[in-house]
Amino acid sequence: MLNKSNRINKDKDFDRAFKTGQSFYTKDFGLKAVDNGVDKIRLGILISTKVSKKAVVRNKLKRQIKEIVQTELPALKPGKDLVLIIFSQILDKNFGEIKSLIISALKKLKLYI
RNA sequence: UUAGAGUAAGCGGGCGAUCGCCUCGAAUUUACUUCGGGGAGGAAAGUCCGGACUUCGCAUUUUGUUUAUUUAUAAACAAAUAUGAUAGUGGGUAACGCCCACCGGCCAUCUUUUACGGGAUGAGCAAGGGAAAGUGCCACAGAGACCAUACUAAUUCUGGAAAUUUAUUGACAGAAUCAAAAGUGAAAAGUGGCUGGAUGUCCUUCGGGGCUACCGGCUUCGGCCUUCGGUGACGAAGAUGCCGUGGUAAACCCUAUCAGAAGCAAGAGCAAACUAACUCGUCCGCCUCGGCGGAUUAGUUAGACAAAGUAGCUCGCUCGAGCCCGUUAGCAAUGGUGGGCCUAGAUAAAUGAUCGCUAGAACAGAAUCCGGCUUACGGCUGCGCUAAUAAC
RNA sequence: GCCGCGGUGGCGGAACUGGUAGACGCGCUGGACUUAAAAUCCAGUUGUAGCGAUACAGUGCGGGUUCGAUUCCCGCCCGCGGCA
Repeated sequence: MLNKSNRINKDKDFDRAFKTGQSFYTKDFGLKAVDNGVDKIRLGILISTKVSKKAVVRNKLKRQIKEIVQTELPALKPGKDLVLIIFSQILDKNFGEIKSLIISALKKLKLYI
């Protein structure tokens, strides 16, 4: 899991990522990336109740995605805020499929060193 | 032994490998290093009730009492009023619409009676105050849905205006007949049953028997009454003197009891505190008496500033109507008492991710904290019940 | 965390104080007009079974009150919206 300093926890940071960030969308999720002025990668995840009404399902998805980013963290460029927006299509995918999709999205935005 | 329905007393995966998160404590080289402890539920859910806690208010008008003084205001208390909720009785509780026990009702089984009915059992059901305070509603059908037998016609009788031929016609009014209360309807005005006389009618083996207008007698049920038992709901017995009142209050309503409002984004503290606009309060001045101008406090919105202008940081925040074991009062819910224990505290929100073995593993994720209710739930255990089979 | 509103044929939307559920519009089906179509007009249309008469089910779901429930009461499910 991610350390506290690797999370986005301010409404303003989310707004900035939405307004000025680079985008990459698939039918499973969307990814926003923006410079944050800090020497860290920070992650925020959005899952609405429209994805699933069960809190258990939403929490599990968040934990799995955090785990994926955690393992990729040493290979990424520091100083970026990442925001992931999850859509309901992702419920059909297993852990391995989600992992490869997110890694390819990170490569598209050229976030690797 | 197997299966089933039920109840809810207990449980709600385990082991291993790799990589991580939150929090508390200790150590050091003060590094987001190392070591050690702890880390979701029986429903954490729905938000349907009830409390604790916090802030605001003492709300509305009227009445009464007390206190204070500036003698018409302020404060406190009580009653009435409005709105909402609850509804057999007693108990439990911080409180409840919850829980326990009991009472009455319904249902099932057994039993008893000529019959209505009575008695027993149930780990069966159940929102169960008042319909002889009042109002409303009861479709269709029906005379009538609560002033019971309407309205119209016909016939008869009685009274009788008026007309004339003075004993006839009879407007009009009243009563009866028609008219059986069958039938209609969810419901029909006297509550169910037994029985005597009597009328009519049918059957008859001529002994009698069936049905029945009407007039009684006894009894059941319910109400008024008396006595006894029970804290009480109520029960039992007596007295036969009087009475028989449709349903619906999950229609208005009446009666009794209870309730101030908002919610941890409650609320408290800390740092910073510049400008503009608006709103409310207070003070000063002017006056056309209602506004204008100025100052100040609080709040809201927008902008500026390394950051924040607020969902910032700290507290509230987890020791509590707490859990476990024993003992004691009580039918029980539950209470008293002795000993032991400390058992999540996050905040874009930790309590895990991936893989392997096991057995295929449900419903589901704390957010101030508790007590209930309701709903979801694969499997295992406990308990009594029902059915089948086997043995004795 | 707190608080409202709604759910009726294929679709929108009625049904007033409980009394024959589905008015009205759109759509759909069949027919007329046309060489053919559109437009227009006529008829039908909740579902299932049936040639039909008719029967059964039916207002999100499950109970209850009542002679009788779309309507009243209780508990759930789903959808939409608001406040801090």
